[in-house]
Amino acid sequence: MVRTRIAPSPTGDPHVGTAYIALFNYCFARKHGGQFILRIEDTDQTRSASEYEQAILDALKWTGITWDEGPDVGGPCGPYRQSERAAIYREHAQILIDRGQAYRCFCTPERLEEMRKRMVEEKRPTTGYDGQCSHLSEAEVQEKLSAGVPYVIRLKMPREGDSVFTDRLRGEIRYPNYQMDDQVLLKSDGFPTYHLANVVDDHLMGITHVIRAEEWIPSTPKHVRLYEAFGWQPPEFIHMPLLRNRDKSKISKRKNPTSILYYQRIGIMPEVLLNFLALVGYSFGEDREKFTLAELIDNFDIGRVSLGEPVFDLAKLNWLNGLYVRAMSEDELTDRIVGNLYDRDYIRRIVPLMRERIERLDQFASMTTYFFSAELQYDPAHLVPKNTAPGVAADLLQQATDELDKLRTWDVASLEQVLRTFCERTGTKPKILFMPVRIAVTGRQASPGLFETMEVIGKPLCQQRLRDAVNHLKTLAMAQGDER
RNA sequence: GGCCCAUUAGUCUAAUCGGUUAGGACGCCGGCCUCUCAAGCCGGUAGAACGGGUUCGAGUCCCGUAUGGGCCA
Repeated sequence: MVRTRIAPSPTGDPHVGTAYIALFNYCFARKHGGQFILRIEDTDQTRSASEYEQAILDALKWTGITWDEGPDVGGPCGPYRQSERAAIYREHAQILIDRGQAYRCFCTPERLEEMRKRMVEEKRPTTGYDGQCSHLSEAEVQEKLSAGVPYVIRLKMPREGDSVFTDRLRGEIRYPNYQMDDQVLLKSDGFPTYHLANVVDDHLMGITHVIRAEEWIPSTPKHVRLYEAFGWQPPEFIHMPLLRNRDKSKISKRKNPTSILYYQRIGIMPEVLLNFLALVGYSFGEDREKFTLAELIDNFDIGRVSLGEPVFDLAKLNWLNGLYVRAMSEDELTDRIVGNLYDRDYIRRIVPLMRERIERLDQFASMTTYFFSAELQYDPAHLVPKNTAPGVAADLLQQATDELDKLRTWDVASLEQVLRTFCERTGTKPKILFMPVRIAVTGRQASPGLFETMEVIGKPLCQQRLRDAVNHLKTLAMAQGDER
């Protein structure tokens, strides 16, 4: 029985990369009559949040991908949330110690730091852990344990030879062992690292094929070693190419809209998003570009994944969406538009901002266009404050955008705090910053309160508009030969 | 910096067994249609990173270099 999984971390907005990997796992499982599991990897307690978990589940459901087991639907291998499996990981770490495959390491952070420094000075090829605690005698270990010295648990890695594993798409991948150190499996707070949790869960959940992004290739030998240490059969590994920004770097929200919520908001339809993701890095064959999820599953062959560095091309996504729009009945299109645009809850949030600014109801339509359409039309020159060079304005807006990127809660109070603090820190007069931000976000010089407006428009769309504005400013600066 | 992965037009990709005029799509340009704009239809633009080898024959196999990317520090 084929079993695949997706294991997102709830540390941010639902990501297109998650949908991309989920799609391939889902299709592979369905094609082979298997099952697809959703597991939440929330061992990073400081960065995980339950709102994000819910948002990821909702976004994946929206695309049309379904799972057979998961935190919301349950299943025989639960719990499906790693934070609820802490005892399982501790047990398994203990099993490895008992088997002589792992050991307790009592080294202090200070010693590790010193060790690393020394290795760098000596120009050693690797600067990983030196394995000191693996030589501790049983008596020494007991002594430190009873003294209550904090410890981590490390996996014993081989020092010689090569580690080899086979990737279904890439063939044999070989890593020399001398450069791998003894990985931490269990942290001093008793929480597992990614490696341990991932391997233990995949095994206990009966995962047969691990389809994940290529960024995991370097840690795969460690995972294989872990399976061996437990005496388990490793799954088959299939590493997908990473989605890219236009400049070919790994897709990131700083350079490209990555939130599924963004695509939802701008009216990309769920079946189109899936169709598009399948078009990137995969070919349906027969020169077909448009196909349904059911057709994709039927046709699916993991061997047709191409290993290039696929750029996420928004122009082609828009074209594909248009293709679907035109193929749809007028009634269905009407429903889609109403559902997407005239969402009562959304309009209800705009109303408090507009009530004092309109007299007749019809004015609402013309005054709120930027809440509804993704693209804004304005003269980029308006982005430049009086007595300011475009280059300076670009710099300023870029920095403010970076600050906003870090924001986890996108509400009036947080927005105001971030932007005002930024002004104080950089000695910028608020109006020098706020007007360009307003133009960037609304395309207009007059709007309701900036922070209220930004909150309603939402983070992904604001970010994209700010990025566009920075680009406009850079273009202006270049045109004026003003690089600064 | 070390290791690993990758490399067909600006972008996504095809040709999976070595033989094709290197195919399709987005974008861009032009034409037709048309009250405009889209859409549609027709046409055009543009590609094997480089260098060696193996072979009668290499986009395809091997080696090296370069470039891009990822991971670790």
